[in-house]
Amino acid sequence: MARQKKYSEEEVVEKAMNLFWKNGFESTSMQMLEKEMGINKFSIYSSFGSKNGLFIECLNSYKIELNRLMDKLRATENGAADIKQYFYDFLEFSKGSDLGKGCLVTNTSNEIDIYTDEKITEVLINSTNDVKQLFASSLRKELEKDELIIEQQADYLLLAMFGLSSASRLFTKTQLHNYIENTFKNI
Amino acid sequence: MARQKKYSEEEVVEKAMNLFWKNGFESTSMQMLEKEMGINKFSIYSSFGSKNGLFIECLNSYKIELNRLMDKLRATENGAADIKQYFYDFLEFSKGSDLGKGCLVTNTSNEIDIYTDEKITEVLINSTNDVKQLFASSLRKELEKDELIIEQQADYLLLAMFGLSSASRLFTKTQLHNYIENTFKNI
DNA sequence: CCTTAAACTAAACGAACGTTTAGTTATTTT
DNA sequence: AAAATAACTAAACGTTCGTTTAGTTTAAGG
Repeated sequence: MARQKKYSEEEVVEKAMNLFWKNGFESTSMQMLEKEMGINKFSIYSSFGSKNGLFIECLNSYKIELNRLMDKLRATENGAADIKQYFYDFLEFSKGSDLGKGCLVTNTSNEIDIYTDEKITEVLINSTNDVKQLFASSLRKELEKDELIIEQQADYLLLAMFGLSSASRLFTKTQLHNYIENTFKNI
Repeated sequence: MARQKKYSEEEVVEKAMNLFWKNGFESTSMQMLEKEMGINKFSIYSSFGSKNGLFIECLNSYKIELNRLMDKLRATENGAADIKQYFYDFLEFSKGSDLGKGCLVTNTSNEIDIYTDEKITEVLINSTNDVKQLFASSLRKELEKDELIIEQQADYLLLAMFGLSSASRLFTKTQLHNYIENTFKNI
């Protein structure tokens, strides 16, 4: 062994993640990443291999943060009301300095031409499935209903969450809250 | 006067529009546009000034097409049921070869860093307002209710439409139809 | 203490981007 | 028919992108 790294990979990934979250994948250049992460291009490449490789680490870092929100929902047993709270929690979680930052997974799904990068696509699909399963199991606790209804309501709320996170980058807090309230009127 | 143009600007704009619609603004290169529009870069620049200038023409061309859908809704007087039909009509309108293409306005809102290009932002905002006003006036015909309720329901449906068009690029027809049905249960 | 190897800096890489320019062709008008 | 002018072709422009490479510094192991 020789020299030790001056930086923590975990720390620089989190910085990169926040930059990707705010600006998107394509609009975030290696130059911006160098500055934000505080390390040289060479160090980025030696630690993560490529911009894609770094981005995948960022997606994983994001999922860990998002999982703290999901754990809160997992811990409760009141069905739809808790999912609604999850929607509000998400808005708080994704708050930017002015408009919201959306969800890194959703933003990426909107940006990336699907199936362009196999590994990234896989993370996105898995993450989406996780959220749907979380909604389904939350609904199951409340409803004791036909699995078909559970499936449909979970899918509905999945798309609503997808829409909300996309919309959070453009619409006002009032509009977003109004959207949540109306979404849960009939659940 | 000297030579006449070999191409119709209207025709090449529509071809460009479809390319932007499918691939997004950034991912559509001048090289791709040359090929798809069947004219040289020079001709594109002499007709439209810049990539942004061409794109704005494409947004206008898109709005003309979208207005045909909106006219159908304008012509009816049955409130929410017709708006629901508009949602289904939109899915048909935005159908791609495999997954949907979404809405050019929504796709652009998701892609562009808001307020980066003033002119583009203006078109996006105006277009969004138009849709909201269309929903509001449709609801007004049915409801005879408090303007506040109209406003809230129109905003709710606006965000639902925004979410649907974003989701249409990623989710299945079944999921999208299920989303529409559940959305209108709340109206 | 000296060798060695990994982490560092900084510069350059080729490719692709949007845009411009120089030079040619074609058609209208005088 | 000649002159004029706009549409055309094709090549090159300067930037920026992600990535790589050459050369230097640092510190651990024998």
